[in-house]
Amino acid sequence: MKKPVRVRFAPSPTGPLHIGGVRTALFNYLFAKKYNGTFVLRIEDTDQNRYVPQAEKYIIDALNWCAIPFDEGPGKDGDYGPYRQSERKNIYKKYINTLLENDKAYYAFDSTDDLALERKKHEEKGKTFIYNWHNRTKGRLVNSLVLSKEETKKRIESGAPYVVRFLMPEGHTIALNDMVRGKISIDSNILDDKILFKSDGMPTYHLANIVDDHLMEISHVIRGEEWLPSLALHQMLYEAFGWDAPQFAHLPLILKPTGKGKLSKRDGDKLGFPVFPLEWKDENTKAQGYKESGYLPNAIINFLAFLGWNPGTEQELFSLDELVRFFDINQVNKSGARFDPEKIKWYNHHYIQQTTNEELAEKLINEKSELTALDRGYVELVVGLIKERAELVPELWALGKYFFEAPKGYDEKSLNKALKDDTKDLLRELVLVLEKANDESATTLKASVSEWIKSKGVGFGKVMMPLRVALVGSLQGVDVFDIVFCIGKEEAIRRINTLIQHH
RNA sequence: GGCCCGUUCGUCUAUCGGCUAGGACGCCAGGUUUUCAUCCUGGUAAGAGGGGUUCGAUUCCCCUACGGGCUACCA
Repeated sequence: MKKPVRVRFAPSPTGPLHIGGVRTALFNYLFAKKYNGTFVLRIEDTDQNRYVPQAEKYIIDALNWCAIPFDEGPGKDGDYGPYRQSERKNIYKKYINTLLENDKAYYAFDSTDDLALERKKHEEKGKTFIYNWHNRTKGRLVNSLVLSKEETKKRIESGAPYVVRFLMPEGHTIALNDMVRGKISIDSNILDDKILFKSDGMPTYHLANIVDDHLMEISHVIRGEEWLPSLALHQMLYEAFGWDAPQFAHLPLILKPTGKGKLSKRDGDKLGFPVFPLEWKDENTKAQGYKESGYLPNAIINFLAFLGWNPGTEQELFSLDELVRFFDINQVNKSGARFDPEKIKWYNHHYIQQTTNEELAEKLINEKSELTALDRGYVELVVGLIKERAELVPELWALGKYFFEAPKGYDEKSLNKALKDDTKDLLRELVLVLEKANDESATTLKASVSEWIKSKGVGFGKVMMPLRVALVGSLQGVDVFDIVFCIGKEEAIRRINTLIQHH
């Protein structure tokens, strides 16, 4: 019988979740949904020093906003809780003891300074210090392997700080399998006796991770490539416990758009695009978010899905449901992908077109309180006219401002281009034409004005350009007659008269 | 330094031994729009280098170079 699919996203609440984390969460989500499995959120808060209180809420809000919600996690209890590692301390204690009893782990009393010194000494000799069979019982290291049972017991009881280290076996070739990378083999001799239990009574990532994945019956571990070097250790831990290991998949990293290295939390403000799904504020920092910058969740998801994966066809636009259907972990790439802020904008433009005018009008009104009093149908009409020009939601206002208020000034360049000697006379006549024009629709308006222009025998540009400047303030914007129709011919006439006076 | 992973247009990528190397973003040009943008059409541009294996290598193997990750009582 095949085990049900259960995957987890396991961030550490040290700050806002960054876009790479969202991608990891997304791939876990897609994998879970594809196989009717469960997507678990586990908060890995074993580092008390780096803990940031608002971070957990941020992570949850961000996943929900991105539309990749978890099935089990803090606040959504399944049968595997608690889902915060800080609340599972006793569990880890129990399992570390099993390891200790079975001689798979041992106590170590070396101080941080001692170890630093040891590393330095090795370095001076051009060697690398590895805390493992090379020297765990030699040299100056102090642990329960060199101390007598009594001495060890005495030290612990006297309250001396200690850690528990994994006894990495010597001379093993560890064969690993990864769903993305295939077979990997590692020589255990170069692996160190990693600390599993810290002197503050908390487990390290490695221990907590393995114990929880086992207890939570995680079937597939999908995580970032930065964990690949730890995979051998994790495999050895599963063996030490006598547990079946889950299947692993290590995702390629997301790299900076330019320059070197992986995309980091600090890149956002430096490079001028968000790296966080939602805005983040604390005492000393403020970082912009995709949501607040006017990106749509489906654009982010579609873009992120294509960073390291693609369906093998030429289709580039996928809804979340389609992604679930087509996603295949075996088709994930091995190499890191540079983040491209231009392409995510292109996706966003596309998804703005997919968004209904009602929804967009809602967003616009939320941003511009002065629109609240207006007829909603009117705002929707305007949004329908301008949305094809918007890459980001907040651009809607700048793009459609002239539908709501007369221009407060005129663009110099446009003025020079549009205004000729006879413009004033033409505009005066145009006002008369508009007064009599049929304003049932933009089309009827256009018919009336076109007829007049033709009968006048002047070029269209001579009328249309100044008219546009009068209405918009510059040579920009949607079809002139759409504008006249929307704002109404009375308002249009007012704006034309304003320009005549100005001229 | 050590260990691990990777390497196709500027960027994201397709190709699972037969390639005139395909698509998308960007960029450039033309068209539509009597504006600007959208949109449409076209163009630009790639297999890191060297050895093998093979009738044939972008594809398989090795070496070098380059890139990335890890190397904490952080995750």
